[in-house]
Amino acid sequence: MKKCDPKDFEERCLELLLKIPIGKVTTYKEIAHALGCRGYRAVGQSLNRNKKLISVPCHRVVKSNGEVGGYALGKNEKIGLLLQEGVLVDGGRISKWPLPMHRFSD
DNA sequence: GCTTTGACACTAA
DNA sequence: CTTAGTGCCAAAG
Repeated sequence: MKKCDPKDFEERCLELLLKIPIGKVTTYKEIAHALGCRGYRAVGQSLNRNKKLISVPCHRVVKSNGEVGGYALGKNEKIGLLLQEGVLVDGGRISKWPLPMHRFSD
């Protein structure tokens, strides 16, 4: 089982996020899976380090259980952005279920 | 090169 | 529903 290249890892995460259409969200698990590894945490770590908030829609990444998860600027800000994207969020939780999770088919 | 940290995931009770 | 415990990967110290 080939491990993901450290250099590519961060770039992979950002690139995948760019693929997420507005109004949809993805989970750290899906991203990690798309990268071919289970480093759910490493994904968030890369985003937190990059935090290219405008260059990359990091706010579209949520937890697998439906919580919005965290955000470098604050979860409240993350929720606000999701609402602007059209994703209904309530009490730090995605109002809709199942999540409008975007699949990285390609 | 090992230890700690972190925007997580999953199972059991 | 909540709490506790374990596993996961990469970056930073």
